[in-house]
Order: sequence, then structure tokens, then C-alpha cells
Amino acid sequence: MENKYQMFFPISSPASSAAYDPLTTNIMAPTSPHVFNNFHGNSSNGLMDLKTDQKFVKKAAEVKEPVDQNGSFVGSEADYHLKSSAATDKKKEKMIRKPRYAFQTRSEVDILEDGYRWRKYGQKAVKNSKFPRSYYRCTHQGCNVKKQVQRLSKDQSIVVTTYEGIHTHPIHNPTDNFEHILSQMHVYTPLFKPIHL
DNA sequence: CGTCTTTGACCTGCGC
DNA sequence: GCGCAGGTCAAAGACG
Repeated sequence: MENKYQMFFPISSPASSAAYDPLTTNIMAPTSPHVFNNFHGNSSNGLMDLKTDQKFVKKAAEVKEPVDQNGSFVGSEADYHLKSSAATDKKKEKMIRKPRYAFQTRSEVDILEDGYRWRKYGQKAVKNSKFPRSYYRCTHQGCNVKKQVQRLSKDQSIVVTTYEGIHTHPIHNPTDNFEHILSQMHVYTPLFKPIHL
């Protein structure tokens, strides 16, 4: 079983939040099974060819959200609070509803076994990418967490997993949770450079 | 038989 | 308004 992941942790700080702390961000990762819920993120141009919420990406660029030169995760919860001046109240509400947490992992397998049970509910071809994006939902009753999995076309060894929402229940299989993954994972932290606002 | 994946259709938001 | 792209739905089929 191939279980060697190389992980690209978030390296940028939220534009408007004190939540970012390079130390805690990294230290938390190996110690909390809910680590997937503790990262902020969406895509930005730091994800090279990954395009998720374009409106957020655009906004992030406007506020000079840092861009990772290594193509690692770049994003922040702050993006979800950015609203266009033309946005309606409903839109604004929608935009701040659920933060996303994105990971890049170097893995031969698309699916990171994070201890939760997922049901695939869709797959879409992604523009400018030869790899499709897969959509998964947590199967636990009442838990509305979703995730998207996609390979980077520029580096097909890298899998980008985007989580949306917070699990409302314990891990399904505690022996196969994220901590377990991390124990076998080569953590990759290219650089830590808090941005200056 | 229950669970899960596949896949085309549909919906929505956005840019032009 | 139209077309495009992202996201979701749901029917059908596969699988254990």
C-alpha cells in the first residue's frame, strides 16, 4: 500500500486575521485529528492551474494576498469575508458561510484516507487541466462537510484536496485518521514567511 | 440488498 | 441575453 504523502502546508497568512500563526499552524497539524478543519484556504494563483472560487481568487489578488512561488497552498479565511460592492445581502451571506481548507499533498493516490467516510457525488472536467475534479460529501448523518480532490495538471504527483465545512462527529476510523497519515507522511514546509500588511 | 461510483443533465453565478 | 465553467442532483449500474 502506497502511503507516502508529502504535504504542502499553508504558508500564507490571512489578510485580515490574527488567526494565522506559523508556529501553531504547523504544530497543530500533527497533533490534532481534526487538523483538516484547522486550515484556511481556497485557491489562488498560488495553486497554479487550480481554479476554484474565482471571485475569491480575484479578490485575494486585489488585496495582494501572498502568492507562493512554490505552487503550494495559498489562501485564507479572509477571502471568504471579502465581498464585492455589488453583492447582495444574500450573496454576502453565502460567501461567508463555509470556509474552505485546502491541502496539497504529493501522493500517488487521489484519496487521502483521513478517517472519515466520504461519498462521491460528482466529477467534473476542469478547464485547462487534463485531470478531473472529484466531489465528495461526508456520509455521516447531519454532517455536511464536502471535499474536492484534484490533481495539478502541471505536476500530476500533487493532489489538491479542498475541505469545506466542519465535521460534527468523531472520526469514523480512529486508526486511520490524519494523525496516522502524518506519521507516514513527509511533511513539507517550503517556507514560512508571515506577510506584512 | 445496501452502499458506492459513474455520468449526463440541470442549476447558478459570472463575464462579455 | 448568451455562453461558459463550477457545482450538484439523481438515475443507473457495479460491487461485495
